[in-house]
Amino acid sequence: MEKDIFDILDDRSRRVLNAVVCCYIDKPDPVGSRFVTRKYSFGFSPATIRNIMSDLEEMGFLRQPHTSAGRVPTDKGYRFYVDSLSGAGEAGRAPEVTPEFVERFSRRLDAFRNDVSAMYSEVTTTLSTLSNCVSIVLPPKAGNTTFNRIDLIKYRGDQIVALLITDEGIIRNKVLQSDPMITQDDLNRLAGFLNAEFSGHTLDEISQQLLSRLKREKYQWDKLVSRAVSIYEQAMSASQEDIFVAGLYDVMSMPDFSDLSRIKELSKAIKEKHEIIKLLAELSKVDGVQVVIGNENPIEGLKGLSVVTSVYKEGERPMGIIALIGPTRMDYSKTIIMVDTIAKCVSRTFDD
Amino acid sequence: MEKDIFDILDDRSRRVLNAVVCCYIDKPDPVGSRFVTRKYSFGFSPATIRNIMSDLEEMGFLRQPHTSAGRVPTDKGYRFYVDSLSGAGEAGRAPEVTPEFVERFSRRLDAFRNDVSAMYSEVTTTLSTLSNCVSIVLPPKAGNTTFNRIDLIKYRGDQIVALLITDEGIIRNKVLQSDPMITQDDLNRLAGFLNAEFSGHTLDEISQQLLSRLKREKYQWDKLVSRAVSIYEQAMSASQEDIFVAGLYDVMSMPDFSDLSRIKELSKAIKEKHEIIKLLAELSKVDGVQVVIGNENPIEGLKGLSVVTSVYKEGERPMGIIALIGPTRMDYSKTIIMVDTIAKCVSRTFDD
DNA sequence: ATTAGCACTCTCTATCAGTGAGTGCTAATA
DNA sequence: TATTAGCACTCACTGATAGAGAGTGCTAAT
Repeated sequence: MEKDIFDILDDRSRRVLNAVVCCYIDKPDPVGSRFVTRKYSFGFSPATIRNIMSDLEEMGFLRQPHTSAGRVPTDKGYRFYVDSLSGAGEAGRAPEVTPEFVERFSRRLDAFRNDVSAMYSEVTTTLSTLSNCVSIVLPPKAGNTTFNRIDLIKYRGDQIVALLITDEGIIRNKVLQSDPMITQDDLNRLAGFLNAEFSGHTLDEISQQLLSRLKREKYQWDKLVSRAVSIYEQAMSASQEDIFVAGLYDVMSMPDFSDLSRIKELSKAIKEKHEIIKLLAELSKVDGVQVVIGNENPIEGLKGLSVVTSVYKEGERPMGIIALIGPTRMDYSKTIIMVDTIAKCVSRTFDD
Repeated sequence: MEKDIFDILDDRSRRVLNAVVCCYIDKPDPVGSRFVTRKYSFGFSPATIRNIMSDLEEMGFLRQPHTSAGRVPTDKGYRFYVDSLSGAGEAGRAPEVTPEFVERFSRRLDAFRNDVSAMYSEVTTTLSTLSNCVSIVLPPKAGNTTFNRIDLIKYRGDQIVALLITDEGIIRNKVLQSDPMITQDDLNRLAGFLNAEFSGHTLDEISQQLLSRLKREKYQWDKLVSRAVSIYEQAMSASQEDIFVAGLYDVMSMPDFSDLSRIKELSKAIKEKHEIIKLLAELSKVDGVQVVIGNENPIEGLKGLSVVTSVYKEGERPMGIIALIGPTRMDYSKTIIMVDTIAKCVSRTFDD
């Protein structure tokens, strides 16, 4: 499929197409043939460029907002541009991402090593400030994290506090209702039991296999086991996935969002975040940087926008995904490098 | 001061002023004399109303966007309207806030009794959906909450998890670096010591008095004490106040925000939340509903907007504050009732 | 195959007149 | 004296019109 596109277009057309996309990304006015010849010295006259652009339009890479206006890239045009970007060395662009910046940012992240939430907030605000896009971090799926230990603490009256710690450092605490007669000693016994049974397993394994096995097996009627299981299930209930979002303010300074309705759509999509979560979860199955352009996007309110993502990992294991959402006209070469770099920084932070 | 205003205006002027404010809140078009006479049967001709409106303008309650347009309330006009609102019984307005709604909402909050954060999120989303304003909850100042107990759990290597529980149910956990040789037994001793010393005191008392006394007094050189103090201080460090915000999307549907620049200003103020936090902290010193109108507002980006707040309490003790931020043209009678009602619901939830 | 030339198209801006809602003022009225 | 009817006036808004400017497609020449 991608090969096809490269075959269809000869070298000259490709260069013109990329030039048009670059110009348009640079300034959101339709790009005319004259302008292209002046900015890039192709050695052709505007008329020739016009013919090429006309062909590109027929093939669906460009379109005219109206007769007698310059051309604007279509989603397909952007797609071609992005694909040819990853081929060529796109270094030189994205001057914000200097080695010094990476160094400084990595050190800043280190400070958050004991507080992942704060780290994700830091990542989103930094990314959105630099890119003028909305940035999102999808934290690791809780189910994929590894049970380290649970502690149960008697609080007041019939309440107990459950503290769940995973190997990834993700910590979850919750107040539970329980039998008022239960003592701290009882709780210690229950926690001890759970720790012995579950330690080293992922939360998904626990909820899908271990729990049901425990319920099934011989000590089904054992009071301790049934109590422990019930408490664990309470502690894990209602764990909705959440995302970290920032940059709605920053994205408003992009000229593409000069009308309120687009901002409104985007805000709505963010507010009803489940669709975005679903999309990002899907994207996080693939390694490396991914770009979803305009209508390739399955979410209604996000059509007309593009998403650039990169997975961050602990060692080899993918943990979550970092995303930038912005206009299809975004500076892909810049955002791609940014998301990629930042994701690597995050991965590195998890690694030491 | 307030008395003055009521003295300056005779009954007729007051009624006209309130009519103009009501009309304008209803529909954001300048209100003409004719329109007022038709909508309200004052028994006067438009000419008379014109004279009255002219006086009101001279006194600064109304202004004209341009000659030959109707009148629009000034901040002072809104102020008068709001003040006279709290006098009269404003029942009948705010049809959203039925007893059934309150009942249903209270029950919903009950479900969140063990998870305050989730409750605050629920409050903000509900409020902003109903009011089309941005809604904010300022949680209780950590310093005012009462130490219940701390638990220290050995995690991996040199890390320990500190779990701090307060009487209000606010729970704080943090991963700390510590001496790798320390054992769980040591940690239990340290926690036991802290619990014995601090239980029942507010976090402010602890940090302002108890800690320094501990450091000063005879067992200054005791290893256990110094270790315990150091761990407590680590656990409490960097506790920045945070707020719960929702409704940026909802507020965009108000016609007052049809231009992007105002939304941008508001987003910016929210993004740089410290000023808002400062304002709300100030407002939360006063009991009951408060209304800050337009330029009365000290925050630059919030001038031109109004803030309606109400404190929520546990028993008699004020905990935090609930706020709505919207255009000065907001429906005050509605938002006031809403904020007031919701704050009472929250207080009630804390009480049982 | 490329290019110069030219007529054409379409947006954008400015200008202008007409409309309508609303005002302020004045003189008449209760 | 307070109220009102009448009237001239103001100003935003709308729609039509014209001119400028940028860009195109097509054709004929190179």
